[in-house]
Amino acid sequence: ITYEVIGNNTFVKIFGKRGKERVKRLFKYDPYFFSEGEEEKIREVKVVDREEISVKRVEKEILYDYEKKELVKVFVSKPSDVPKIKSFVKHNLGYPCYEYDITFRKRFIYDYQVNPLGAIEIESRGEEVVDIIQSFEREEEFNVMAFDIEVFNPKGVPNPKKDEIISISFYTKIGNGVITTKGEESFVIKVKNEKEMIEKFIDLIRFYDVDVLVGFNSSSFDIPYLIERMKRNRLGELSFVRGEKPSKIRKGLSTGYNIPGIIHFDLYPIVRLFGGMGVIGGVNRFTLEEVYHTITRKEKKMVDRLKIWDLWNNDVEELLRYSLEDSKATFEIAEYILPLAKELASISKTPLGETALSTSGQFVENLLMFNATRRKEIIPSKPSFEEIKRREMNPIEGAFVKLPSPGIYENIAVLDFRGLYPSIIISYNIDPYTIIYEGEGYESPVGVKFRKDKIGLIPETLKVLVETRAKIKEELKTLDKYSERYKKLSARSQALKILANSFYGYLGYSRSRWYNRECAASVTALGRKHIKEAWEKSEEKGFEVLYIDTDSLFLLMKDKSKEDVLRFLEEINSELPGAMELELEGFYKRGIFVSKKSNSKGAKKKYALLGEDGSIKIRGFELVRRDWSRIAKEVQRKVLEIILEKGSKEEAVSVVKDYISKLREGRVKLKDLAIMTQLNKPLGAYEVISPELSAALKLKKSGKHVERGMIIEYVIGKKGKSISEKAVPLEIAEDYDAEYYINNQVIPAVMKILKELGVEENELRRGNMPSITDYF
DNA sequence: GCGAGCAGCGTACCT
DNA sequence: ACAGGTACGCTGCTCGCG
Repeated sequence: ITYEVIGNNTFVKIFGKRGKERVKRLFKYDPYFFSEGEEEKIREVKVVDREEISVKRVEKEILYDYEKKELVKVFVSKPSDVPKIKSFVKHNLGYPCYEYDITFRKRFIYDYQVNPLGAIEIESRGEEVVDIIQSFEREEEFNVMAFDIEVFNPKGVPNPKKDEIISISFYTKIGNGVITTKGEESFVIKVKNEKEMIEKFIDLIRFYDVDVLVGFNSSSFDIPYLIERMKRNRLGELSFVRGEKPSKIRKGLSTGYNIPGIIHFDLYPIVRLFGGMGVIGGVNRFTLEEVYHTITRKEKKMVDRLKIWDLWNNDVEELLRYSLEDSKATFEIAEYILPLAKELASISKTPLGETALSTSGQFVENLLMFNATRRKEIIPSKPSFEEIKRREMNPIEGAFVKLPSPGIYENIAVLDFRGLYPSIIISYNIDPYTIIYEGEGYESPVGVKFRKDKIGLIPETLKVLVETRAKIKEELKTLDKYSERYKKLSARSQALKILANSFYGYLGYSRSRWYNRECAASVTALGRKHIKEAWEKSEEKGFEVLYIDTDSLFLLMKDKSKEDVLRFLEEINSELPGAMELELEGFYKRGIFVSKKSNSKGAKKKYALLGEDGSIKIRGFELVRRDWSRIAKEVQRKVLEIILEKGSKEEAVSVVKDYISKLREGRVKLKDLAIMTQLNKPLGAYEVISPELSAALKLKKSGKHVERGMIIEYVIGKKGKSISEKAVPLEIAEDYDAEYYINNQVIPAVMKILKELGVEENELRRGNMPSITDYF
């Protein structure tokens, strides 16, 4: 969906498919915003801005926020007139204005309640739409093509104005290949030159009837490169609808591309988003190879980008094979990501191509705008820069965390509130427009009251998400795990969970339209109240509460049975408000809490539990952090396992000594010593030279491209005084400083645990005498 | 000139 | 570019000591 201005009218342009044919339809639709004030005065507004802009027409409309409002709906000729007319009405007439900052395409989606991923039925005459009849779920599968281009870059960083594309690989369910000018392999589609290559690629997109074209980092590289090369080759526009051009879409920091007729979907940004949310388990770096391995558990070799031109000249077969593998890997990642992305798009009413570039806040916002429109509720405006800063300066008190006592414990029951914040928002009807100052209402500990007589937009939206998910979970239990329906529904369930869990954050998010300090503070205050009450009740029942974080309680069972725990749960649940529920997370045989490094008090957010099935759940320890070396993490894991499973202090000490010896003897691979750290700022913006920054600067000096957001892998080497001086990027590291790894990595990581068993540091440091078997 | 102690920066984790 | 709560390594400063 996009739009076009023709003369004095704006048309929504809908791109779609009829059979295999890509079609477009135009639908005349006037942009508008709302204002309070006198209709007559608003109707006459004119603004001179190069040309004269005037109000097209006005209508009366009733909308609601915390009260009923009679508003003037102000129509204009084109979307860009909205801010200009609004500015005049607001500043010169002094009337409050609403909904002037909603992009035109979204305006259309909300007004017609269109699911942008669905199918719509329209009535049309030729290309012109007369009426939008209805929107419904689209059943057919998308045809997906993954692609990857290789470019000639003897100078390192390729320049799209000069350096030609040397191959384009593609991969679909039913066919794949590499379009290029040399090479004899069976998968090679040979062409004469770059121009033919691109033409062939575009033909193949048509041939395979591609709906979704996926790439990895294609918004930043492949697509703009392709567009520039098409220009150089005088190949016209990258488009699958006659007369249409590709367009840039700006979303926050990233730029994407709309290609008319097909959906361009860049996997890279959404992989980063999902990676951050833990949807893609334990991904450390967001390279194609790493993501592919995390998702499929399959290995994929990486081509050094600097060697592409060398391979092109000397081993073209190898290069083309890699290129095809890149497309195949991209395709497989898409098979994993797209089902979830489609559900997120569909539920939140976000166009799929945009979904790739969206953040969780935008999904929530889109869904709320969609539902607000249906409820005839005024959509709040985006906050000004000053307002954002004010909000950021004034953070909201968050969750409660109980200080644990360090030690090893037996028989632990873990309880948690299912969806704590969503259930609080629903149960207490928390919404900016349900706040009341008198009368009966739900009260929060921060003295805010919410009405009981009418459900708010946010609680209503959330309730639908939560209830739909509950139903889906019921159906999932009855389905075959390998069926298509199961896969679809489990993706939907995951999307519903992601969305529901983002609502509280959105209420307290400084750039949110629905930001409300009272609401956000009420949610966390109620969370603290309920968890503390559960704590008190646990103690009244005779449980010792070891630890609490936000919504979970760790109970020491002592002489109590599992039945006692379950009975206690039933009792506590009978007293909780409707949507809230305390659940059993699990029983654990043994658990360990450690002390902080700085003092002997317990460390929060750091523990390990041994499950009844022998599985170990580890939180917060160095071994779950990417900024610790693999060697330190490996020893820590082994020590934890030995302590939890066997309780053998001697064995643990011996394992540590083995590792220390290995380190001293220089027998550890550099890869196992690498520390990964992300650089979140541009290199020049740092105040102090940290090891990762120092390593990044060395990497840059060696000719590699370094930019913000990159995850740097470095090793502490022998040369230099400070740690920063010693830090060398893994790519060019040659040696390592064994004493650093012993004293700053391995020993601190294991002492954390061994201290609880009374082990002294000196017991470890000597290392084991090398045994005779180590020499063979 | 040196080391100890500490604040602040920065990252990555937990819920 | 959803929130706040938390641990902790490293840098680079101050300060006391001789």
